[in-house]
Amino acid sequence: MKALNIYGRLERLSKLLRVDSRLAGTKYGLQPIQLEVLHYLSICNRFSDTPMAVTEYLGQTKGSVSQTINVLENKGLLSKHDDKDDKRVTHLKVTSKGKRLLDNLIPTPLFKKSCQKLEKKEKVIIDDALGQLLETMLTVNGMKPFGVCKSCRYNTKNDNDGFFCNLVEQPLSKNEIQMICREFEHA
Amino acid sequence: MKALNIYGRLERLSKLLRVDSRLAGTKYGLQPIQLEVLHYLSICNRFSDTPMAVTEYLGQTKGSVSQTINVLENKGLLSKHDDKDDKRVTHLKVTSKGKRLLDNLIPTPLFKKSCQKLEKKEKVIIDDALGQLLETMLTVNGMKPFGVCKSCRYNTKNDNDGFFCNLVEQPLSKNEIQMICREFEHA
DNA sequence: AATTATTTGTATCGATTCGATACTATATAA
DNA sequence: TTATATAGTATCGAATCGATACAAATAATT
Repeated sequence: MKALNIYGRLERLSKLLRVDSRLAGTKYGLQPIQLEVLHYLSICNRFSDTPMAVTEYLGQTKGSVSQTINVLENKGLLSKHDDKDDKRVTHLKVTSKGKRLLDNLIPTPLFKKSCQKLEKKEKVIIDDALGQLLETMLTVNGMKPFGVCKSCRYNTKNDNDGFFCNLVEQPLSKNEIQMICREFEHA
Repeated sequence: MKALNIYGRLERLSKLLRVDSRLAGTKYGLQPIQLEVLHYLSICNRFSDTPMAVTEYLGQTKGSVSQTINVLENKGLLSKHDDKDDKRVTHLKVTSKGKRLLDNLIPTPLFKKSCQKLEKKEKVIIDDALGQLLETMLTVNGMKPFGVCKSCRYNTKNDNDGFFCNLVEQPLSKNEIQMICREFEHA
């Protein structure tokens, strides 16, 4: 019986978030999915900023994502950059205009206001609960977790102040290990 | 900082739910929004089963809802019934075919499987956390909470085994006080 | 080295979503 | 009676999203 309860609440929260996101985006001529893609690109690392990674993260088809990315590029919110080694892949960087927009819209206004009403303790509990549910759902579904490098098993500390990813075999900065990665695996 | 964390998790959970819902519905030729409407109609009381109530619950426009309802009616998943007193309003009842469909699809397969992996204790914590977040967001947004009659301030216990709603001034059965209502107000 | 298979990304189509607007019919207030 | 509000429908256009087909580059196989 509990499953149906949780499902109902999650369904309702989803709806609220989407309605809020739509409203927030409208002022800037942005659709919810476009906001989500832009948001993802602002929190992923440089190995995960490709159309394919977006596809994996959002669970949509390549075609849809390609379309969305073109819109965002035309609006000047992101820029495309060819990969140096692999000529098939394109990297997507959020422009400063895109970053400013995200600062205003993410989290969405309603959500921001709601979080201010919650106490710090409550927020920690909610965050943990959501984290556990999310991880379970991702695991069951066999989906990639997209965690931050900081807690990834491929990440090791360097001699100096830096870090190193043993998968892509490249050094990572202190900032970079806070970003999410499509290759993330639990430690 | 915590707000952005929670937002990110919720955003991702929403996406998972939607993808799962789309996949589940596809087998029966149903879209996510159609499933949501049908689900709502299966858990609301007889004062809240109108197109307008659906509109309020899902935060969409009347036009969209009207369209969705027509599709569900054509598929034989719900039936329309004129109100006795007010000739403007229509009541929407889920048919037995619709109920069978919901039993199979709600909660969605992925979600059902995930909940089985969680312990009972964990589920209670998650449910509470979601409940608190949801209530906060609804309050801040000035939206109707759509709670169950059981915990509504208009509900009083009868002399016999029944209950009574002091707003619509009608008796309620033991089953009915478990349904959600658009007029719900906290006790 | 040549061939085949896989991967990345784009382009296009059709069914559907969803806000906006205009409209009808009924009910309520002044 | 007249004005106003409410419930619901109909229709339009921009956007979503899965599906399919396609081109180009890379990887794997022979």
